[in-house]
Amino acid sequence: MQVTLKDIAKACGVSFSTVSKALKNSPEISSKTIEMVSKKASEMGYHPNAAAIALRTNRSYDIGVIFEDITGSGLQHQYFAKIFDSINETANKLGYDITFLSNSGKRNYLAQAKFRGCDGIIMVNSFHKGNDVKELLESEIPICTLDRNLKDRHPSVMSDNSEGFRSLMEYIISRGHRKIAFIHGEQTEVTKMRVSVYRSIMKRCNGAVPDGYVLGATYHQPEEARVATVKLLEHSDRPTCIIYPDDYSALGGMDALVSYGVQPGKDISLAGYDGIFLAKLVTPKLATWEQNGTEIGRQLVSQLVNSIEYPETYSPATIKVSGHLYEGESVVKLS
Amino acid sequence: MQVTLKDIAKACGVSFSTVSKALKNSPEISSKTIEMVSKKASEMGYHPNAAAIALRTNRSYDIGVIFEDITGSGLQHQYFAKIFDSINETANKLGYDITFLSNSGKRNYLAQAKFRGCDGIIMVNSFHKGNDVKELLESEIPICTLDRNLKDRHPSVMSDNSEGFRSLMEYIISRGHRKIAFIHGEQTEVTKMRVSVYRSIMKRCNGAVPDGYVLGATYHQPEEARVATVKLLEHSDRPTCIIYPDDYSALGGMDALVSYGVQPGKDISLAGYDGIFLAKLVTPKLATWEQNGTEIGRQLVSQLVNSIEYPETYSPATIKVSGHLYEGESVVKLS
DNA sequence: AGAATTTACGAAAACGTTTGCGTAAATTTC
DNA sequence: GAAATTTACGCAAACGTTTTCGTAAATTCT
Repeated sequence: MQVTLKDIAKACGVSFSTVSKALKNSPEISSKTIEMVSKKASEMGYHPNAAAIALRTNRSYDIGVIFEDITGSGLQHQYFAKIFDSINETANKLGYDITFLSNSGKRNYLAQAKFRGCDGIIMVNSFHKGNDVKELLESEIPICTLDRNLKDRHPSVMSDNSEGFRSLMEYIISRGHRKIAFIHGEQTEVTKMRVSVYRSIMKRCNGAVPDGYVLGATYHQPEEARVATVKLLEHSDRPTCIIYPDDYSALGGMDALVSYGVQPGKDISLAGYDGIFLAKLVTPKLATWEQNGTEIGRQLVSQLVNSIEYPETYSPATIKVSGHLYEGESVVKLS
Repeated sequence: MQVTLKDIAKACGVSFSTVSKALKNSPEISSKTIEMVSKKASEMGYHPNAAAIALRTNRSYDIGVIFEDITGSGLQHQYFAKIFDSINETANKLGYDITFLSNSGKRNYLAQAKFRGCDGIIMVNSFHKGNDVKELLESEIPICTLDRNLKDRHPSVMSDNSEGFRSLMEYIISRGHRKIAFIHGEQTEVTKMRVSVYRSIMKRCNGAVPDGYVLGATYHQPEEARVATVKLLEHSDRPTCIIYPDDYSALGGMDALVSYGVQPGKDISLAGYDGIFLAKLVTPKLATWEQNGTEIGRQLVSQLVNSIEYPETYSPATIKVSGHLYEGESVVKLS
């Protein structure tokens, strides 16, 4: 059924170990033989057997990917989908496949990774502190994380959260806004950092943060954003601009504004974060910070693969990937 | 490094084949031994080695997934992301992992599937006729397809395209519309079917399809929808309602309408297809046919797994998965 | 109690590779 | 032209399993 080295060997009249070497262009084998073997191999439709290779070499060329799915939205969030697409494409180019790791089945992350013999693991959006994640981080498997810095232990890729958020705020301020409210996502490292950037900039520009201007919601949950938006609309000192945790939330907020009879991009300003596809398709176009998901995915893979393939010389890097401001039309210029 | 059957055997004072059998609760092994071995195994942190199992049994418990990526949007389309999430979850529950197959690397689909030893393949949105796909369909690997019926050869899952589209149109007609234009996607089986449903319903209700009411665009390309929308707005007999190939396109169209000074959901009506998350978040809420991506993913996997695990008794099924109408607010009631 | 059967386990082959080592033949060296 | 070296290849072990078959010991049967 499957064409193996033995079959080729028989057809070529050489030993199967010669075939093996020939197919990897070993210098031990004469070019004449290499040519003959290669030709015969492709004629016969030979494909190497990944399982056999993995068993023998202890290398699976398989990368486990964890998309921590706190909201249940998973890949349905376009930002993550973009990262994933990029991860997959980059990995493929480097000769790796990717396998989704989950802890919902009978095996947890580590068990699944060991079972499959993953050469390494990419952790995206995995801010939680569960035992399964801890276990993984302490294992000997190479890991690369997004937005979670593990310094000397593992490489990581950081999106430019601090700079991005700062730029977004500065843009809003440059448009004349001072009464800026911030609806943030659940408490993560990134969230804390954003809140602190928000507070420091507000202090500088406005003197203080008015009570009730900082509201908590959940990333990618437009419904919560909607509720928070209404609260802000009813605030005694209504803000002129609202910053949302992300674009999906902003779209929810936008809808709430309209329902409330307040016209976004005219009566009130708003901004999102992430730069999803649709930010440019709604009216008004949504001001947002476009994250570079493609580059993030690419870096995640290449850092990981480096640490896999050159374990002795690789030293864990922290790569920062920059996004850029998309102004849209949703932040009104105040005179 | 890795704990193997041998290690457990040594620790238990039995042979490693006994350990193997014990861990699968073989009736050959006494319950006393089974208990001891199981305990020791978990103590020692034993994980089976997928590569070894695959090599020996010729079963990888790995399902290859092909998302034919004609637009380059891939998983970034929420409808597909939802299907993928569901595929992954269902597969995990059944003990399978999934691997993305691509034809962009050095291996084509078939080669990659054989290399990884995929037990089966799920093909989503793969309407094109490339040699790589043909090769695959003719191979002996079990396959399950979405919206591509291969009758006696392979199982397939069909979304209710015909019924869904018909229901959507009937809803529009029930709201009093007769001048309905249709922007369709690129020529696929599904597209052809929709066009023919459109024509037959239009003939019945309107007597005929006005020239220029059927325009071609591309799925998930809002820009093309925008162009087509403008054409329709400039039509001498402007339609009262526009049906788009999908929700993303509809959102593009909606934006074009606004730019043109025509208010969607008031001056003109429109409808999408797929039922993405955001259809409910825009103003006006977009009328659409919500596909049941979760059920589609679930069926794709379970049909495939059935055909893998019971090859002798399984007969290829064609499963139809139904969606439902989401009315939204974008179709005006004409008096 | 002896024969027949069942129970519980071990030995070993096989899956398809990679790779270290051994070795004839070919080539180079003096 | 003999010795030394290089070239080109084959042998065999190993990776971690599953599974068939063989067989002592324990149990059941008469």
